Amino acid sequence: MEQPQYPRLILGDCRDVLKQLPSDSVDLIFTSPPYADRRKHTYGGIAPEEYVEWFLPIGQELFRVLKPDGTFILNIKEKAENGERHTYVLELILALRRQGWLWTEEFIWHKKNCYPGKWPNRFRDAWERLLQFNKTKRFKMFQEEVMVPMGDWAEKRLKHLSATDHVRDNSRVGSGFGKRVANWLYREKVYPTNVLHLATETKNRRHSAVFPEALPEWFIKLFTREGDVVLDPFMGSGTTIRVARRLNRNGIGIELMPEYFALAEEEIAREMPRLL
Amino acid sequence: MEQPQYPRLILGDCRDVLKQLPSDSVDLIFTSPPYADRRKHTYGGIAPEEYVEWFLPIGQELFRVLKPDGTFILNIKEKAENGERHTYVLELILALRRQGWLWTEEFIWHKKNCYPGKWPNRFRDAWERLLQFNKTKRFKMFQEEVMVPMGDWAEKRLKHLSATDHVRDNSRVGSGFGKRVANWLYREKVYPTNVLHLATETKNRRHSAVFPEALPEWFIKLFTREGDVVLDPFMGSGTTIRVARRLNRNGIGIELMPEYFALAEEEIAREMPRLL
DNA sequence: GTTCCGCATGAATCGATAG
DNA sequence: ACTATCGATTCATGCGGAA
Repeated sequence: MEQPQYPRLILGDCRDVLKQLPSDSVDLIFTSPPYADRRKHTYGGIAPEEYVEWFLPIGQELFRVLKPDGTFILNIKEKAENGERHTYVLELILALRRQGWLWTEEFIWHKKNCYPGKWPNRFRDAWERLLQFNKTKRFKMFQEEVMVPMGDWAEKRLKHLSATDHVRDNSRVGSGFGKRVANWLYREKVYPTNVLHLATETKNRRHSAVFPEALPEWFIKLFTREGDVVLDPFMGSGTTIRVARRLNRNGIGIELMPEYFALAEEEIAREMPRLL
Repeated sequence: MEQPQYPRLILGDCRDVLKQLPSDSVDLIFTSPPYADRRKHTYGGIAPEEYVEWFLPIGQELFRVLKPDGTFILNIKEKAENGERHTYVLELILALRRQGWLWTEEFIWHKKNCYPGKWPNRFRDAWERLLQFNKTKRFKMFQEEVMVPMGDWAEKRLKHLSATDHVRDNSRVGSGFGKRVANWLYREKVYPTNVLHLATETKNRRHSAVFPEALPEWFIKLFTREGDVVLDPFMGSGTTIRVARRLNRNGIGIELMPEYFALAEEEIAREMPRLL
């Protein structure tokens, strides 16, 4: 039986592997790179002082392979060390901009069940950054795909349309007066904000930094359509690629560590029995 | 009758006024400076490119007046313009560190009722930064003072603390604040995280940028004890100073605009009838 | 007295239009 | 080309009057 072309899983250092991918070929890059000095025993353990320098060549390649209307989402959070937050993430944002990236937005992932612990000088860290970068200002975005249920205030509000609704609408010149009202009448969903509320995944114990599937899912729905290409240069155990496949997107995953690569292959094979 | 020493309200530019305050005399600085190019019609309207340069002299004076074990909380959020987020807040953090400040933590204020609107390239902005800076690693912190009942603490507890009931009922002012906390004593309590869920204040019509009282309250309780000195160099309509007074802290507020200064004086006088 | 409901109002941001 | 101003879009909240 012929192997399907996607998902493509590649074992190797993304600094090398990315060079083999064609330019302007990826619709969405969603990744969570190894954090500085975290997971020292598994990855190389990049020192915070060297983090920007280490990441920039990768950023350059990601810029090359991304389509002009594609999006790059970087999930990262600086650690606290010796009583202070490191600044390498701030410096990375500034450096990526110098590289040509547009820093379009910073989403907040609020981790509802964050890591437990107690320290004398700080509380538990319950959020991470999801930095959005783009090559151009005209990128693809499908906002309707991630709309959320409206608050219950809506029921009351929409029973009777108030006078000001009409007044405000009147200021609009020409046609379309009744249109917007009709939109609201059967509307049950609203657009989300740039704050995401998701619980962290607890079931995967074999990879040390697993984010919930809902996280890549949200961004894949928002920035790609079916058949689009989704790249994760730090695949880990393959969450992003697995979600992409389920959503009928074409995933490309790169992973340096053989253990994680094997794990990702295994998980994906389990969902795609024909591959076996 | 003798005038009480606090709260002290000072009309003027904090770049000048701060020079009159003694060194190492303030326990907590909580402030929300004018954001770049926002409120242009009221404040000067600092251009994003000049923001860091404008703020640094103020940061220097704040560093001087703060006690070694004191804390500086800066509420700020960069705006999006022409499809991209500005970077002046990131640059300000780096510049303040060069000035000697320790960047201890970044709290997230999740604004439940954020500004509405729809754009093709972004969602509504529902969060702001609360940057914590310190002079030394051994700062005061009273974590037990902000413990919250298990479960959905933000909705149930903080919402009610911002009620205007406190303002209207003068006889209760001063004692009412602590009582509500007692309600929770027999419940199981946990330490909060670095994400705060609060709605913005919508009832104040006379100042355009009022944060909810629960916001300064949380940090005042966390970083000061009764009798401590709380400084707000950009007082606005006086929310921080008013909350400080109710919590029996000694407030110092500085405000440049005469209209806001008068408003702050008025609000505080209403809560302190003996001053009249 | 409770609950219900009408209503104004935002630390917003973009695209178009005007100078 | 570049800046200043304006209109359009959108939704959670709390107050206050009504049922």
